[in-house]
Amino acid sequence: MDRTTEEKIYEAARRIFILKGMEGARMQEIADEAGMNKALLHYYFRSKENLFKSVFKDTFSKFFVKVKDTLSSEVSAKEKLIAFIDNYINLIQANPYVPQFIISEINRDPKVLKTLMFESGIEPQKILDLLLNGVHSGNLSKLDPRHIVISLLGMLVFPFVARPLLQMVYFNDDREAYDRFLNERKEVVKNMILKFIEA
Amino acid sequence: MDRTTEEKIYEAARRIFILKGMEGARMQEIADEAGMNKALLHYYFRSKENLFKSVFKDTFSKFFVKVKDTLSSEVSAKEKLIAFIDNYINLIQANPYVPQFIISEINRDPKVLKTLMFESGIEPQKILDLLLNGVHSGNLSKLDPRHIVISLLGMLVFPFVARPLLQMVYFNDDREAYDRFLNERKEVVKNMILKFIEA
DNA sequence: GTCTATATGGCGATAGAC
DNA sequence: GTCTATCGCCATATAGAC
Repeated sequence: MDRTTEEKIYEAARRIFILKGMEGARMQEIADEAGMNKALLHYYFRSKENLFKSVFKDTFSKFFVKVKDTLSSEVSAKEKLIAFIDNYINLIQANPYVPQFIISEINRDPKVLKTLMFESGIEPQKILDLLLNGVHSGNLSKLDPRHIVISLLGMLVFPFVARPLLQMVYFNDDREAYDRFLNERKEVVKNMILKFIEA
Repeated sequence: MDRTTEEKIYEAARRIFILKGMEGARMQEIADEAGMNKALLHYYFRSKENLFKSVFKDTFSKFFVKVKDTLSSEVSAKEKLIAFIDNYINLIQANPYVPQFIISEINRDPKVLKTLMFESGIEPQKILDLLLNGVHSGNLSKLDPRHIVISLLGMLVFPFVARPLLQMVYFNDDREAYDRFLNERKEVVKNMILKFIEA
């Protein structure tokens, strides 16, 4: 609890921005969440835009770095794929609003994304390589590997970003039932992807 | 070109809201787009909230109705599935910002979604039934059909909502290359789903 | 019905005391 | 560094002339 004021502001801002986005968040709301006065946010971060970019940059980078970390171990391609799916769903479950946050903001202001890609050392091509190198099957050799990765990401991310709709429509708005469904998904997605790759 | 003033406002609002969302859109911007004065928007729709709900309701309903229409023909389950994938991608390509619009708004204000589901005659359970009835394979009989449908939707929707990121990262920000990729996806997704269902 | 002008409120940002 | 008070702007909304 001996966090500095700046850290308290940052963490409060992170929570609010991730929930409501740049346009939906209010500086007053962030100040309340941080338990202090609005003026202090400007003292430490000068502007809302600044504070937001700081949060977005970090959130975006950490999310990708964690994804990459799940891939660096020296195991077979198939094991890597299985580990990736488990870890990715776990990561989203621990940060369920982050995917929607990222997707909203890259659509709202793609420029931020462009500067961010050059500044940070993220190499998404590496993720694709790490994930699929060594997975040589009849299907894969014919197919653009980007289709596999994007299908996989879609299957994993969509149930989280469309949750309010899907939970209401297919689960009678039962939160717990939907949580169970999300846990089942690890095995289901593994099955689908492996079945396709090994066929 | 003999549309009424109300129609002009509605169509302008639709374009702006779908691009920028409820919070990002400005009444002045909508008035400019409609080629008239800001006060008229309030004369016809009373408030921004009202105008937005009108647009969202329609957009949401029409999107679902069109999806359902692709399923009503009397063909085999497998053909239905294939037709669904083709038509769904075509529908999104013709309305590329609609999925992100819907996803953003259901996360911003899930209440609107709830009232909407009761008012409109949308029966999403029917979509699931229509889509998968008659598809009985070893896999499917064991598996919650919701996993299939949500995987399918994720594979189809994700490339559109995450486009700015994916296009930059995997396609050197080449618009045309990404468009070609989206067209290829019809066959790829068909393959993946059928392979899984028939296995 | 359509416009100009204006009211009203909220939000980001700053000034200045302590 | 932290607070209170306030500025200035911009967005929604309304009043009122035509």
